[in-house]
Amino acid sequence: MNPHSSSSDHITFAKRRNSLMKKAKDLSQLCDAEVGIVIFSCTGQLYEYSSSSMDSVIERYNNLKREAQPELDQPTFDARVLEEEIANLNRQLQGLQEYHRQLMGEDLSGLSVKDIQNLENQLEMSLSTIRLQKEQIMMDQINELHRKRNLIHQENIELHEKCQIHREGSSSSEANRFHVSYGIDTGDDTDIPIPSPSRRPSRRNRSTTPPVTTELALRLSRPSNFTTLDDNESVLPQD
Amino acid sequence: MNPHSSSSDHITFAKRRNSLMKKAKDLSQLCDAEVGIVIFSCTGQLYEYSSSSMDSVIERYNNLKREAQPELDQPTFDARVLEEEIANLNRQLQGLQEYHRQLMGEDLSGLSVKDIQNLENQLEMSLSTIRLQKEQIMMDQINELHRKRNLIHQENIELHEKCQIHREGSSSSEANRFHVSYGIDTGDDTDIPIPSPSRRPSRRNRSTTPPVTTELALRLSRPSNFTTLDDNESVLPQD
DNA sequence: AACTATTTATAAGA
DNA sequence: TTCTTATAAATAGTT
Repeated sequence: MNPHSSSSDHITFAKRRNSLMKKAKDLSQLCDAEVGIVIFSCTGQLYEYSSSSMDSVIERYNNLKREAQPELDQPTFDARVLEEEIANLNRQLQGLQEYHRQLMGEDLSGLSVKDIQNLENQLEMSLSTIRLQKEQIMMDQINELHRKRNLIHQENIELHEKCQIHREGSSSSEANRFHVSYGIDTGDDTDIPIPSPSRRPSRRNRSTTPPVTTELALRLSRPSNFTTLDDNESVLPQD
Repeated sequence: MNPHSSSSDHITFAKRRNSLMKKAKDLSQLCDAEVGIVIFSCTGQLYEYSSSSMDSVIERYNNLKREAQPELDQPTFDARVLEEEIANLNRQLQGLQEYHRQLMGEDLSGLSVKDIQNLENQLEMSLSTIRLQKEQIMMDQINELHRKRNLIHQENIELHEKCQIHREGSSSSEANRFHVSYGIDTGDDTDIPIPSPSRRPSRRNRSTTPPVTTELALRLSRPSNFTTLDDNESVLPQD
């Protein structure tokens, strides 16, 4: 609270400061004026007085000064930069949206046959790319499922043999139950080939696979009594 | 220059104002303080005093106030609004660009089979829409060309008849030459029908076809002998 | 503006 | 710090 080397200096400062503010208050009241005073002491301490609020005084001051100098900084430099950026982004966005609409076949009025042909070619290329990738993913899933099925089938066989050995000394019903349940799941038994789509790889699911039927097929294909495998991403209907 | 009703009021204001500024000057000089005073008279007239410059005082004041209240108006309200708009546009743009990339089959890594299937369906629909519109345009052009050809052919016939009339009095070779030249152009002669495929009679009026047609309609409506169209990407299994 | 009677501000000391 | 006080300055009314 005593930032000065000499306390008398500080006292002087405080006295003069107070009287200055008192006089400012008098002025604003007696003469109906709006007054703002800002004082920074030599130590950087802020003292202020305002007959209304300092913000209103400063804003009023800035408004007057601004309309005195008509040009410049009306919409701050920053704001102008930002506005330009916005305009740029809008241009990009509109261009992309228009192209997108054209790709969707929605707004072809301004295009020549050649342009439309280009769009068509682009779409065909995209379609074939996407179909290839989709197939790849599905094939991976199929292979993975077959791998798992073979593993389990192997396990089943081993269990079956074990139970046959045990059967001599006990009931055989348990082992049979096991075998039957897995047998239902796999459909056929020993040989389980990985399917190699030979004839029309790209047509298998194409025509009638709306998303809904996919889920249906998924649910149907999931073995309900088998908890260690999760087939959430499986797509293939097991026929 | 005398805005007050009473001049004594104005004089009082002036005296007090001057002494206020004098005291402010004293304060700043004696106590090494930075002082700024802004006074608006009741008539709106601005008077100011600053030991340095009013801008520096106001800026110093704002800096202090700002770091006292950490949040708010750091980047002016306008600027914040603009920045938010920019962020929004960027989000939109990125989203659209990503979707676009996916439509082009470029960035499918994060997608499920179901998503990819949706993309494929979207592309197929776009493709069929675009093909329909392209066909329509080409058909229109063909029809227009046929119309013109018929017109010219009609003209040709009339010229031919005229020349036959004239032939009695003069050589007929010129008229024949005319006729032959047009005959080569049209290929066949008198009857030049506008091609109306018998199997799809509504074809001419399909300019108002809804953008999305069913796959069945697409297959039925697509002319098989239309060499610029290829059916490799046909949506339906053909067997 | 300038003058003046009165009030207020100021600096130094208690 | 606050109070006192002598002195300087400011103020309102007047010319």
